[in-house]
Order: sequence, then C-alpha cells, then structure tokens
Amino acid sequence: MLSPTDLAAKYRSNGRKLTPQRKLIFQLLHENEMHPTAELLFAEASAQMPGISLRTVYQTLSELVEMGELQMIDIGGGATRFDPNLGDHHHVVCVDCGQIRDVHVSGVSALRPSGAEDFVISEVGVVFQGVCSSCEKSRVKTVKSSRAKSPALQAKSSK
Amino acid sequence: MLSPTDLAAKYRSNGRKLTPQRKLIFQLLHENEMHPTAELLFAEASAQMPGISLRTVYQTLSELVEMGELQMIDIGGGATRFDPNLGDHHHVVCVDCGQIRDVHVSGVSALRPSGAEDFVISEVGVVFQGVCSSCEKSRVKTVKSSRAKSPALQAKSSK
DNA sequence: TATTTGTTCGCACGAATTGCTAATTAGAAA
DNA sequence: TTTCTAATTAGCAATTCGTGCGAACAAATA
Repeated sequence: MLSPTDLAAKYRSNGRKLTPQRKLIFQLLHENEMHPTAELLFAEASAQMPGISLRTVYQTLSELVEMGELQMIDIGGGATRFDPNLGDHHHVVCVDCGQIRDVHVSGVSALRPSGAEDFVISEVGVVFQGVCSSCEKSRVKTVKSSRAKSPALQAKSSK
Repeated sequence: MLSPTDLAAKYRSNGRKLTPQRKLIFQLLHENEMHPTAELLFAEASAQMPGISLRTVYQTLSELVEMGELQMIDIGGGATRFDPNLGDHHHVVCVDCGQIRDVHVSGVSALRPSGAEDFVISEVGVVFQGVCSSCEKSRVKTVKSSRAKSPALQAKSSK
C-alpha cells in the first residue's frame, strides 16, 4: 500500500490532486479485505466524512483503476467490487453468501489457451466458485426446491 | 446442441412447454458464437419473429440457465453474455473490442487455491485478457493518450 | 366445452453507474 | 502568504441492464 506521500506523488504525476476525499477512499479500500462495492465504500466514507457524494466515490475508484492502483472485480452479482491488492493473486467466491476472498494459485502462468493463437495475452484471471464453511453449515435441505434460481441469478437480483 | 425433440423433452421434464419463442431463442444462441447479450438476441429474434418481447428473451435465457442448458458469462462490460457451450472450456476477452472467444485450457483442474482451505470448490473459471489480431493491427500510437480510460472501464460505459 | 396451468408481453420499477455543470478547492506560481 | 486557475466535488438527471407484476393468451386436461 502506498504511503500518503507516495499517493500524493502518484496523483501529482497524473496531473491530479490528492484531495481529502481521495485520501479517505484510498485508506478505506486498504482497510477493507472484503472487496467492497462503491456503495459500501460510500457508506463507510460517509460515516467519516458526512456530505461526501457517491459520485465522488465512483469517480475516485475509476481514477485509481486508471492509475493502476486498484483492480476491478466483476464476477457477476450486480455491483462491481474493488480490490486494492495489486499482487499476483486470484479469487474464490462463495456462491451462497457472495463473499470474495483473495487466493494464491501456482501454475497459472503456465496455462495456455488453445483456440486463441491470434491473441496477445496480457493477463490471466482464475476464479474459483464454491461454498464457504459458514454457508456450508447453514446449508439445510433447502437445496431441494428444484425451481429455485441458480446461485448466479440469485446474486444478480439479491441486493 | 440438443435436437428440437430433445429440447422439447427437456422443457417437458421441467414442467414447461417448448414455445415458438423458446425454440427460436435456443436456435439463435446456437447459431451465434459471439456470446451474445440478451439485447442482441432480442434484435436477432425480432427480425424473425416481429413482436417478440425483450421480456420473453430475458425469461427464456434465465430458464435455460436454470435448466443447465446455458451458461452465463459475466466478465464486466455491462451486459451479461450467454454461452450455449456446455463443454469444459474457458474464455479469452479482447480488451479492445470486447469479443469473447471459447478456448480450451489443460491443467485447470489441477489448480489449487491457497487461502481458501475452508471452501468446498465446485468450479473453476479461467479468463485470459489480451488483444485480438484485428485490434492489434488497428492499434496505432493511439495508446499514447495517457488519460484514456482503461479498457475495462471503456467496456463498462461503451454500449 | 370448461378448467387449469403455463406463457407472453408491456410497463413500471429498481439497482448500478455515468453525464453534466455550477460552485468550490488544492496547490503551483507570484 | 496571497493569488490564480485548473482540477475537483456534489448532486441530480439520465442511462443501462434487468426484474416484478398483472392481464391477455394459449395449450393441455378433465
């Protein structure tokens, strides 16, 4: 995580200013391991800086992504989530509660796609889907209802 | 791809009927390798069946997902895309034009995430990002404009 | 034929995110 | 330190992608 000074420098080198709003959002991102959504961050930010606007949160997140200081995670489920972890890592998603966790996976760089010979690949992302332990426990025979929505679709609609 | 008869059977076994709308959408899905969005399919369907509603397209797609005959792809970029390919495969995305292509990748099942020991993993998805050959060609020094949106964000907003 | 069950369709609604712009501010320059 | 101005914020309108709902239809059943 960038120090306040480095963050300021980063902004400056991008022709931008380090405002209190930006500083706060950056800090909140790094305090939160849960891959928060913009709305979530807005709620947290509002607590510490009443009056901050949701628009500013969205804007700041976009900028950070643009400056390479933040990664967007889009695994379905409605809102985009953000990950300040810039290191080499991947994600596991609980199909039940939707939590996303960072994981390390070895051997990813060795994967080769066949059928994309004409692509110049720049990045590879791996997403594991499963059920976390706490959801596993509370997983009664509710699974029965055959006409239930698929987890993916549930994620889409549940808010 | 299911034959018309098998498709009807599938629907029947789910307590559903194979209507002309459903038949058409299923067919269009399998004629299209581009992982279309609901809107795209709606456009194509409208051409052959004027009056079909967008609502029906969404509904039909959800049903197919639910019945396991269709896969949702959510790789950011705004709208959900659909893939009728049920086989074991993964995807490459062109960060420039947004096209998605199916690819085969060996060794995926051997990947093990560390940091998710308490998860029961059920699926693994790999997404490669890169630039396709046609975009590579038309990729002039336009890359210069440092303040340009990141590809991911562009995908989000461009429609 | 009457009834039940499943479908389609259109419209209203909702969530997530962006567009626009007037008012404000950070920070470089004087 | 004060000045100056490009950058930024706030906030509301507008958009995009979907979903909920109810009425009109259609098809299978009794």
